[in-house]
Amino acid sequence: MKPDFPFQKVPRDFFLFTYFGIIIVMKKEAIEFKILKKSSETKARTAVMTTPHGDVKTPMFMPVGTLATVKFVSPEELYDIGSQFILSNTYHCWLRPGEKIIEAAGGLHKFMNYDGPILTDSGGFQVFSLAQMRNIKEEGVYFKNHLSGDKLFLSPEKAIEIQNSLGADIIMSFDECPPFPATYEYMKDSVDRTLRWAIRGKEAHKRADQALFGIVQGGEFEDLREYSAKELVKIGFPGYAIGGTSVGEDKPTMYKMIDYGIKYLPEDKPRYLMGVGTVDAIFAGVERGIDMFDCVLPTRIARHGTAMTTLGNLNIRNKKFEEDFSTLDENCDCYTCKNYTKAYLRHLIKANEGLGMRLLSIHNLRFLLKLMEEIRESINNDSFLELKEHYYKIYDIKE
RNA sequence: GCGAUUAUGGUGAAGUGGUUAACACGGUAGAUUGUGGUUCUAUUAUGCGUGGGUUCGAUCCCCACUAGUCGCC
Repeated sequence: MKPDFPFQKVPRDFFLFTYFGIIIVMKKEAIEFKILKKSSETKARTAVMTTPHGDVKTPMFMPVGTLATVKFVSPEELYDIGSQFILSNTYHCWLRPGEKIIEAAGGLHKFMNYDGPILTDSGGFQVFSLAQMRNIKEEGVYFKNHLSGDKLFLSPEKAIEIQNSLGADIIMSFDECPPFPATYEYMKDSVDRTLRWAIRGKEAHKRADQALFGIVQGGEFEDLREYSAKELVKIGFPGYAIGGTSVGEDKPTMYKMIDYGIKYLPEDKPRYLMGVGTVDAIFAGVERGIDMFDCVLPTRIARHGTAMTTLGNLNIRNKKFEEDFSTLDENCDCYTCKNYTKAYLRHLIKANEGLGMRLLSIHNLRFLLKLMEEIRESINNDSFLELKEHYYKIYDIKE
């Protein structure tokens, strides 16, 4: 049973609820993280994360639902394919419909009729990825609305305030996601600023039923990643993300970015690798002790006709599937694979039909979620490396 | 039957007496990482209705034929 929160302002790190009319105050985090098994082969681990909207198993993959929806996929379908967590976005929900509308609806969960745990990204990445004009200052970021061109301002406090209104289970610090490559001098300033923003965000955070995560930055610079991680830990968060990856760097560089920071993060807190969702990077991340992933890739490439399968990626648009009436992936148990043929999916995607995008989105998400199930099982069975080797072979991935 | 007019790839079409025939759609293939349902990249006519002629050289100029469109009887 989810407790109600009678007061807006609750001292952070304290948990308030009423019990037979008496207000009980408890020191408690919004989430708890309990490690179940540590891999004997690697730094991988399995755990259970308790959230206000239920328990989830890690390592996990979180489908992305930027605009309070995983594009084309309903909440019921998300439950069906084994999705545990979804990611939504501060910046996008702020612009439309507006966080106050969502708050008035009873928060994101009620608004979108999704009862599982939700994480909201802070908007820091959108400043990097969407804004043509951005002016990064100590107080925050001035930039243009990518829809209308209006001038906007987002600060650490504002990002937290919006996220408090949205009401996700996990919310993120407002960070700067610097471009790759960036100079050492730029990165040093950026990391420092992001750390100051993390402190300000933590001060501004008002809801004890939401866990605020910090974000490690520092680009590909070892000492900056170390510094960023250590300073964040001093500030203290219930979970830590690794940001600034998948911004154009190559895989070995990405893995270094993880390695440089993760060793300074506490073992007993969840680690979240932001924006990563290729098969190889998921294995590489899990191997290094990552617990959470999110990525737009499976749903985006689905809309453009690429299916992720147990036999590798497959472009359903290809002519060779014109008369192929077999199932997409015979090792998959999803709705799409149980009911539709490649030829039909090809037709739908080529005709730009929404159903095609929907069916491939469901499939790709199921593929990744099932992959995560297999990964958790392999960690528990101490056969993680064997599983990794299996998939690296299929996907023709070199270390 | 007579006159006018047009003929360029799968489609709609630009274009010029002189190396590789514009562009768009479509086709084929690839990309996509804290969302681009509308994106990006590459590739796609050894040939300009058919046959002659003029010319150093013709898809372009000339003639005939064929086919379409419009008009007249």
